Amino acid sequence: MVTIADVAARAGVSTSTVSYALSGKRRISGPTRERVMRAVADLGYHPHAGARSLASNRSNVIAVMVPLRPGMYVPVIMEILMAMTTAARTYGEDILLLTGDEGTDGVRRVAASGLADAAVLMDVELHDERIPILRELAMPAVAVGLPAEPGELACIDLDFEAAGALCADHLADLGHDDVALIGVSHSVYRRYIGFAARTLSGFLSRARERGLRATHRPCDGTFDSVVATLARILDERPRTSGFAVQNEEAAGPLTNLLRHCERDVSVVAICPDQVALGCSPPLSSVPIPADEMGRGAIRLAMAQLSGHPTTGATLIPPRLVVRNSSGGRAPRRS
Amino acid sequence: MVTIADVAARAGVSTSTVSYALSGKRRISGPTRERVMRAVADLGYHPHAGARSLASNRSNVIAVMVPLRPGMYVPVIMEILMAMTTAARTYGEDILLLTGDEGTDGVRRVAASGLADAAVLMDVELHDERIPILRELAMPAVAVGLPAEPGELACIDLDFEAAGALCADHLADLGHDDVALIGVSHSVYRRYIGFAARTLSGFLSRARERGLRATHRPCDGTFDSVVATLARILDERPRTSGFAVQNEEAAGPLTNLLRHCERDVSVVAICPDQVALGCSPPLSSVPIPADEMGRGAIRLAMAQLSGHPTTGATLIPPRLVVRNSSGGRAPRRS
DNA sequence: TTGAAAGCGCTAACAT
DNA sequence: ATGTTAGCGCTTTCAA
Repeated sequence: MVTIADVAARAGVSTSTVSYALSGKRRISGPTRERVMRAVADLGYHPHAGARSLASNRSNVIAVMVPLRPGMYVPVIMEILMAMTTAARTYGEDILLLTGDEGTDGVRRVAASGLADAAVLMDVELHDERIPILRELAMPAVAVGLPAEPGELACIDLDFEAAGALCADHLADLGHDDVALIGVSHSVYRRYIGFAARTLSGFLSRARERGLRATHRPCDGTFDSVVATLARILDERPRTSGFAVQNEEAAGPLTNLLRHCERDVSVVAICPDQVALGCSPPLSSVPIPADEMGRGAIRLAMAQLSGHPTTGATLIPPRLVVRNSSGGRAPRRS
Repeated sequence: MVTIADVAARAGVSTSTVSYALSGKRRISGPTRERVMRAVADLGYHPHAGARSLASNRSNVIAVMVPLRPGMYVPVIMEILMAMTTAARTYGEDILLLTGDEGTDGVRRVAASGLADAAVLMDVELHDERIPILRELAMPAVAVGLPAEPGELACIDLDFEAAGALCADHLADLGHDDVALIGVSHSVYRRYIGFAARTLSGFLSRARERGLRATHRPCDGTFDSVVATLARILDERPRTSGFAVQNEEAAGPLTNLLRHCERDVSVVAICPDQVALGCSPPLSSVPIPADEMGRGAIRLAMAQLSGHPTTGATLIPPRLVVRNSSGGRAPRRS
C-alpha cells in the first residue's frame, strides 16, 4: 500500500507537507506543491480513509436513510439518491446507504461509530420517529420532505402546496369550471406523509379562490382503480372536465381512458418528466425536481458541516410545463 | 466519545479483552464476557469505524456501483440495492453507493483508500469496462448480471435463457402455435446487456423445439410504441396468439390492448411481481427475484472476504407463476 | 484465560 | 514555508 510517507520520501518533503499540500489547509510554495502532486500521481496515492477519519474526526461520508415505504414512486427516490451521490462527490464525500428496517438504530450506529458525519433522511413522515433521535445525537441532518414541526431541522422539498395551486390555476385559466384532483392511495394519505395533503390543500383553496367546483379522490395505481375512480368522479360530477393527477401509476391509464372521451378535457399531472412524457399525449405537468432536491439536500448537509447552517424548510418553487394534454380540447394525439 | 478503554475500565479488564469479547476471535470466559457486554450496553459503546479499519485493514463496507443506464427498470434495481443493504447488515457490513459517472475511478478510489473491502457492480454489460479494473485491483468483486466472459469473476443473475424457454414452454402447453416475444427497447439490445439477448435466445430455441412459429420485436415503454409493435406483429403474423413480454413499461398497455381482442390470447411476462399484479388481469409471469439476487450478491462477496470464494456465474433458476392472463382463453377479467 | 504494548496511516499542534 | 511528533481508537502479536 502507498502511504503518505512514501509520497513524502519521493517528493523529498515531510509527511505534514504532503498532508497540507493535499488538504490546502496551509500555504505550500508552488514548486513544493508541484513535487508533491507529481509524487502523488506517480505513486497512485490515495489517503487511507480510516486513518484520515481517525486523525481528523471526519469520515467524509454522509449516511442516507431510505425507508422505501409502500406507495412511494421508486424511480423518483432513486433519482434523488443518485443526485445526492453525485453531488456529494463534488464535496469529496461518499454516500452510505441505510435501509428503513434498521430503524432509528441505524442513525445512532453510524453517528456513534464515526462512520458518517451527517445524515439525510428520505421519505420523512409528519411525525417521524427518526427526528427526535437526530436532535439528541446533535449530528448534522437533513430531511427530504417536511415533518409537521421542522423546528431547527433542515428540510427540503418541492412546495407541493404551491404545486397544487398552480394546477388549479392552470385548469381555471383554460376555462374549466369543474375540476378534480386524483391523488395517491388512501394509505399514503393516512400514513401522514405531508406532500399529498399539502398538494390537496393548495389545490382546493386555489380552486375555491378561482370560483371552481373542486373535488378530490385518492387512487391506487392499478388500472382497475383508475377506472373506478374516474367513473365515480364523472358519476358524481358529470361536468368535471379539468383533472389534476398526483399519482405516477395512474397518469398513464387515466390519459388512455380520457382519450376516448368526446368532451373537452384537460389533464395536468404532478409527476416526474419521465412519466409525463411516457403518456400519450405527453402530459402538461409540474415536474418533481428530483435532481434539485438531491443536490439541495447535500448542500444543506455540507453547510452544517462547515458551520453555516440553513435551518428550517427549504421549499422549491414548482414550475408548470404545458404540453399537449391541456388546452380546453384535450387530451388528443399531438 | 465512548472508547474501548472506557469499556475496559468499567468492566475491569484490558482493552484487548474487550476487543476479543466483541470480535469472538479469542475464547473469553463466561463471566468476563458478561461484564464486558454489560459495560458496552451501559455506556452505549460503538467501536470507531475508522480506528477499526486502520488497525484491522477491514472497513466492513461494501461498495456498490449503480450506473443506472437508460432503459433499465429502476424499481428492480432499487429492490436489489435494498436487499443488498439489508443482507450486508446481517454480516455487519454497510453499503457505500457509487454512481456510474465516476466511472472506473470510483472503484479504484474506494479500493486504494480502504474505504471498502469489496465491490458489487450492477448493470454489467457484456463487455464492461469496469471488469478489467477489478482483476487488476485484485479486490473481491461481484457482478450482478453476466459479462460475456465471466472467467474467475463471481456473477449472479436470473437464468434468463431458462426464463425465455419457460415462457415458450408455457405458451406451447396452452396450445398456441404462433408466439411472439415483445422485448425491451432496441437501444438496450444494442448496448450489449446480456439479459435481453439471453431471454430471446432461450425463447426462440425452445419455441423451435416445440414446433412453434416464433417472432420477436423490441419495444419502447411508451403507449404508442406498444400499439405500433402489436399492430406490426398482428399484421405480419395474424395468427399470433401467445405473447411473452419482457418489458415492464409495456406489460400494462399490452394487456389493456389485448383485452379488447376477441380471439384466444395468452400473455406471460418476465417482470417483477409488482408489475404483473398491477395489470388487469394479473399476468402470469416469471418473476425477477430481486431479493434473491441482492442477498446472493452479498453472499458471494462475503465468501470472497472469508476466503471461500465461489467463482463464475451463479444462475438463479426461473419460476413460472400462472395467473389469469394465460390459459388459452385470455386475457379477461378474473 | 487474560494483559501489555506496538503499530495501523493520517492530521494538526507545536517548532523552527 | 516547512519539519517533527504526539496522538486518534482499535486490533493483534507477544508474554504471562
